[in-house]
Amino acid sequence: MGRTPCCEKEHTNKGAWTKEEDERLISYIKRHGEGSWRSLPRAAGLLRCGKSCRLRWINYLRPDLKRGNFTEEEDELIISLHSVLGNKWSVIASRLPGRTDNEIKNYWNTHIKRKLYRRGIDPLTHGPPAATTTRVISGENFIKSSKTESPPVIETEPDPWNMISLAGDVLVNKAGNDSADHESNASSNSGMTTMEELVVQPHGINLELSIGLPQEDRQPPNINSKTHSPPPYANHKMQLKHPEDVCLCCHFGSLSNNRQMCICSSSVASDSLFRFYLPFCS
DNA sequence: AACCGGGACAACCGCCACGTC
DNA sequence: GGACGTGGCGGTTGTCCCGGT
Repeated sequence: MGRTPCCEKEHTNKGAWTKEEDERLISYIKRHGEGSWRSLPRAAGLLRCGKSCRLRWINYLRPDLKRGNFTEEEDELIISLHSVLGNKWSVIASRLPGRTDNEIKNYWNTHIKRKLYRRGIDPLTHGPPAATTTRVISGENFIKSSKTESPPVIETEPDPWNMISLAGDVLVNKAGNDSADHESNASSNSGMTTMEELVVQPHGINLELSIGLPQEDRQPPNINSKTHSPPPYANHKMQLKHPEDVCLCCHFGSLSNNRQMCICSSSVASDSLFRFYLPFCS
């Protein structure tokens, strides 16, 4: 007994969508909203698979999509996130408003890979071929190095972004630089497992990615187990360690809806790092 | 003008997670 | 607890476009 197909393939169109099909889909979703993808094609008068309708809407027709070229900032953010998250395109996409996972995935495969190769960076490892690799184990909320031949293994349960933004002081840093400070800070201030090391240093490229550790004066926020969404950040005190650091939530909209504005740039007393990255030095 | 190859991107496919019954 | 339906994700393929020959 095989699984039931998502639609009757013999009665569905395939291939590129026509303008008329697009209009039908847009019109239907405007009237009835998203969801019920399986029954949507019939209801909307489309000879398409429900999955196909969903993809078309999400990747192309959604009104909040940002069309056009990726900016340099977006490029670097994608690279930074990919170095930590791996091919978690949907998670990466959720940090780039108006971009879809498919778009980012395609962009990665066609542009960024080549860009990294030109920089002498292995897009898989974000380092030279035999570079020190990184292992992120979020279940225990700790990070440790793994000096193996294999590419970085990134285990991302339950949600890598929460792990990144809430738990670990992840430093993809120049070897032996101020990561030690962060580390000592981290291990002394948190009740979590000590971060041993996290170094990815491609040839001359500063891949510095910093994510804050919980401080003793900051309670670990409750994580929505269903959505894995980060909680509101209003009560988090944070500051940027370096003037050139870029706060991810400010610049790329990880705060949204009813979440309050990030206060990373305001004067705060705490030494807590939170979620920012240092753009690459080219 | 015709052909070819590579790049870019939309779309598809198979699998998996989760919720419901 | 297992079967089933559904939505979502990541990898792959198909197709179009454009520049070079």
